[in-house]
Amino acid sequence: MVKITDVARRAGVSPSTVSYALSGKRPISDETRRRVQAAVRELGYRTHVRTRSGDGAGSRVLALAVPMRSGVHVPVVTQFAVSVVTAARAHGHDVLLLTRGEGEEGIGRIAETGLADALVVMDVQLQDPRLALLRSSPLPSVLIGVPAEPDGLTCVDLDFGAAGELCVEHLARLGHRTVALVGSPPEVYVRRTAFARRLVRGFTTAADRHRLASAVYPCEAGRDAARSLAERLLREQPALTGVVVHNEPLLDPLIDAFEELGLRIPEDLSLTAVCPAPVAASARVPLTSVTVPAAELGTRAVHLLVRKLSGAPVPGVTLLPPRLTERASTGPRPV
Amino acid sequence: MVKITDVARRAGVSPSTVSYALSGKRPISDETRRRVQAAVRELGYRTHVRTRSGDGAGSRVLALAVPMRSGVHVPVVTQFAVSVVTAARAHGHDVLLLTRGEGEEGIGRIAETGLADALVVMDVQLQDPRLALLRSSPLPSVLIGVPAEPDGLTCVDLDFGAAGELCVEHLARLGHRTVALVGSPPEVYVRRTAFARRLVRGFTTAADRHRLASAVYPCEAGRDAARSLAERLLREQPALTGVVVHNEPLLDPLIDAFEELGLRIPEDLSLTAVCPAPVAASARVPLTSVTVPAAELGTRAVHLLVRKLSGAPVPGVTLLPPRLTERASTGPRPV
DNA sequence: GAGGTTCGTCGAAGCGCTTCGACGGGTGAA
DNA sequence: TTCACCCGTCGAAGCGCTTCGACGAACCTC
Repeated sequence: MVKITDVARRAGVSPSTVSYALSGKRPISDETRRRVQAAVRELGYRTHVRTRSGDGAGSRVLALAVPMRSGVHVPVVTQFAVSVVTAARAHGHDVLLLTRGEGEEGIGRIAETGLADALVVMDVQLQDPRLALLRSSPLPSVLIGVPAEPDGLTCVDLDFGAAGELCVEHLARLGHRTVALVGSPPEVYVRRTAFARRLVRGFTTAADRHRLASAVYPCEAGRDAARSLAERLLREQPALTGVVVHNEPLLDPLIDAFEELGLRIPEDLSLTAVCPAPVAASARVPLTSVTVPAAELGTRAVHLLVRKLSGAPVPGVTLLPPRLTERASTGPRPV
Repeated sequence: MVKITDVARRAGVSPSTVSYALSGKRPISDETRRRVQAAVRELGYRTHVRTRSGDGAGSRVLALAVPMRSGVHVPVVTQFAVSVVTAARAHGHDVLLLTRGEGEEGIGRIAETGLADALVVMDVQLQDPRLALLRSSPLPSVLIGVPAEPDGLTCVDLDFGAAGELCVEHLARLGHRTVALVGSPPEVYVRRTAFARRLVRGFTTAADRHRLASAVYPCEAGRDAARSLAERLLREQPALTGVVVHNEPLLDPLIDAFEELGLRIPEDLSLTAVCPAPVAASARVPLTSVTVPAAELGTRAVHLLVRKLSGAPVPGVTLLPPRLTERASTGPRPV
């Protein structure tokens, strides 16, 4: 291991000078700085973790808490994770992965152990048991998702309420009078997952405002679930012509199920999804959708965290406005 | 932060005694040890990273290198990652995520920086540029995947060669005479990804041994690719009745494509997949498959790494024997 | 019961780095 | 020309922990 004293010797200065030359915390002459940098390069010097979490710099590690609960769609979560890692690397940070069970224990461990110097929290619930810990901990954190009481926290998310409304408005504009929301699996709502709940609220609000008949159907993923849900929808909502789906793995199976039941999309039934753009674009029928900007959310979370680390003020809640992209799955209400 | 001196004061001993009581590196009287442990518990003491990577213990962090290249199937990779994290936690380790681009740079950084004290490497290519680094680095590592020259490395993987053979043998036993392998996207082979290449070799070897007509078709994921591949197969291999698919995201689209072209599965065409069990079981038609035991591989990799860290000898290459599970997608050759 | 072992504990040094306080030598002002 | 000041550098202390060497107190053995 090459240490700071090696660099110092090579550059012909003292270790402290090397430290200052590298951190810029005190003025160093150009000449000296150049020599130090050269020595660093030649020796391949890197500051060792054990010391860099000393007093000044942090450990340059972000922790990412991804609960991986049942009912979360893995590819979407992974997109978030990858974008967080990429953004973190761009800021010179590594990413420590915290998964299931670690919700609370893990956060405590990270905080006290100094392993990471900041935290990104995903899959936030409206009343999240982790919040108390986050509020009281000195560890800066950013949530992807907005809990019921976000005071004192920093959160980023798509404005899922507005997203729900946007879907309904799109359908209303096309003349649909009866709409349904096909949601995430029931356990997601039972856990009071923030974004899922907000979407439902937005959907219902907009439907009421436009005086549409509406209903909400949580649903498991999978072909069988899709088939029986489709049948149930037709039975319980005979006038149904517009459906909003907020359940990525269910999209294709549901399309299949509707078509097997003799409904053409969009001639007989309009479908709007809330999901990442690639998912919508590559579905069996390209889906009109409100994009969940997973990559952008991950990146933003990291940016906010880096700003927090540098002591800059950050907004409490950042909600990205939803954007609806029309594709082939929606059309006017059949006559 | 509660430090060792706090514990020492509380327990009425010196810091060094606390250290020894905790590490067991010197005999400590039961009485003293008990007092120390009580103090630790009451104060919630945890040894700080900055120091625990000192000389004795490692940093208790494993790095996981997941390249996330194009053509890798995200859910499968994620399954590996999650199982690695879970297993690592069970051994008291955290997991640092290294993704794209970091192949080499990242490994170097980890090694020199002391951030992690061991490394799990995924998506191994036959001639992997990272291997030199791994061989020369003092950082213990385990590869998930087996390169062309595994000497001096520790590797775990499914025996993909045997898996390819097993699929062919199953089809041969059912009487099929012409078989095709639908593989991963072309770039995966161009990169000389180890498992993909091995599967092809096993497939071809077994087909030759059984005197079956055989062909290999790399294929992109997606509906359009599936459709045109299906058409091309029927055109180029009119006698085709058995297909092995090694491309998770292509499974459902390919089933659809075949059926749209009027082929029933398994009456007209038998399909065998090589993929994780849940993927095979939840496909549109439950697929006869050789299971890729993602979770087990992740767990094994961590076990091996932990043993390496403790200085125990470990086997060089561990290949798990493939197991074929029959489901609804294979049947006797149509007459 | 004197000399030799353990055993259990402590103090101090050291890990690689940052940072505080100090100091020497220019430079500018008077 | 002198004094003040600031710039650039250095030495030393300190971070929280581990570990080496030492030391007193029991405990044996002949």
